[in-house]
Amino acid sequence: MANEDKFKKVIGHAKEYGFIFASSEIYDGLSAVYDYAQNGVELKKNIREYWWRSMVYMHQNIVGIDAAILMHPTTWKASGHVDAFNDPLIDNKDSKKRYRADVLIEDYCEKLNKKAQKEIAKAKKRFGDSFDEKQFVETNPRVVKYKAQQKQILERMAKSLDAEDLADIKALIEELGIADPETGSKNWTDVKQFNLMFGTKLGASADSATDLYLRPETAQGIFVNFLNVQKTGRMKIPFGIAQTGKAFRNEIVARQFIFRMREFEQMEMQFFVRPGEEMKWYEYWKETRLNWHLSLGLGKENYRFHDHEKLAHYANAAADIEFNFPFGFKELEGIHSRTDFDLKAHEEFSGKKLQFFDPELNKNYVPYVVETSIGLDRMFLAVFSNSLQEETLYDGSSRVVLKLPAILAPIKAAVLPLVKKDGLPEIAQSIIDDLKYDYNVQYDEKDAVGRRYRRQDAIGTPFCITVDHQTKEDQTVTIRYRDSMKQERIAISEIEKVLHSELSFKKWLK
RNA sequence: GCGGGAGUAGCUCAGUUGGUAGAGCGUCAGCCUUCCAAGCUGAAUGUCGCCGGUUCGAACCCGGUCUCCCGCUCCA
Repeated sequence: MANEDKFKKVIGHAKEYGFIFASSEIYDGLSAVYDYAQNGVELKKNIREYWWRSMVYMHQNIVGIDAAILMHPTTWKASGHVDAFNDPLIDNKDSKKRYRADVLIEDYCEKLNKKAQKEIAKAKKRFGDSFDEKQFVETNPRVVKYKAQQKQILERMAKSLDAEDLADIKALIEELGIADPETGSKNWTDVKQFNLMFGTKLGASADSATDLYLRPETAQGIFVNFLNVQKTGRMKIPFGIAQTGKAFRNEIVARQFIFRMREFEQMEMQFFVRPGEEMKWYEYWKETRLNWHLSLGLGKENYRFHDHEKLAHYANAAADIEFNFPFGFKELEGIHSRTDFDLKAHEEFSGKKLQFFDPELNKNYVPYVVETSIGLDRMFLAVFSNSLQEETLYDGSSRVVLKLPAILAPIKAAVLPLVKKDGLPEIAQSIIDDLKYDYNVQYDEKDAVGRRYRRQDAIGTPFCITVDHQTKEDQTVTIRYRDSMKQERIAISEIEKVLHSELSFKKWLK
């Protein structure tokens, strides 16, 4: 199947079988916002739980929290989002390309820098060993000029960005004669500011209201609670805090179904470690997180690491776990060594100490942080798209089957009377009544049993339990396995044991 | 924001030079009583994305508008 077709089928299947709907569809939908439907909500919940158990229950030194979406606005100044999430953008009218205005100016300065380096290299060659680079840089008129220009431009840009004087940013671009790097055109639009954080208001009347943001990441809720959790939970370094929850980003372009949404759910764990030990833990979490993915059996070949070369302002090491989505390998999870950037910033902005007293070292310090951050919706898409398969059967017919890992399946078992008379429905119903306390199970009596099997295949139900006439004789049923389509006859009293052996977290997470 | 494509039943789509909508699949009810979808009978479902114009009459022609999809710019 070509990838593009495959992706279309994934989207179509998600809607047809009640996994994902466009948000407010009766009003023509809302771009890049989606609702999880009756089956989707179960799959999503199961992924979340699978993650939570592996992080919180499997580690004695990790606990969870659930912080609010709304946070004190200073949080986002400390985290750097107010500055870093504000992009001044400019369009070229001829090429129709869009650029970040500040990046265009920075690139121009980089050119000046290269020119200066060239002069230095030339001089070095000319003077050989006797060359005094420091003196040359300070005295050579050309180099001095380049450096001064660069400094002047960057200072002016910083000043204008601070003052939100976008007209001056445009003026600067025009004065410098910056052209579209691809086409050379200098026909620019005005500079426009794009804020990637959603704003909202606290307080009913407009004039007394406080400006707030919907959180663009869940991590800050953990950082601001670091000391609360450490003290009340008697946590000792190293320890972690896990959290799942919604985050919001006003992406300029949000596409590719649920891969990039404006409202999305993150599953994050911040692990606090001794300064200097962060690389050890960074490596540990890279491996641990990859193993979690592999435990689901989606295929080792569908994962790869991508180490970041260009690091964000807070990180000293960063890697993505990429997954082979229908549209190629893309980021699924990030593992970042965030240093002490966040806690230090919150110390500075709040005036409160966010330190740990380490009895072994007999001193206080701001811990370093290693973060694992995975998009729940992306994980959903990874599992869902990987599981959707069209099989050709031995007789040449085909079936569409969603081969979800059984532990994640929305419906664990369907209970089906072979026919809807002779007392078979009643027996099936009594089996449902027994299983429903522990498993999400479904009853279906409509249509031929083969057709019911296919319906369950399409939503990924791993087991179908069929009640037939023999059941009345000897209290046995057949259990049919989704992937092999094979059937076995087992006693009704054995059903729970079979399900447990296939669906226990111990089996999957060990 | 720019460029391109598309909006008709739950889904996939048809709809003649303009005469107020159809198929297949699905859904539901019944029959059949069957272990791997597509047997029989019947039924429900649409302001043809929205607004306006032309016309006796618009799903169709014209203008506007909205939304979605793809590409580009952005992306911790």
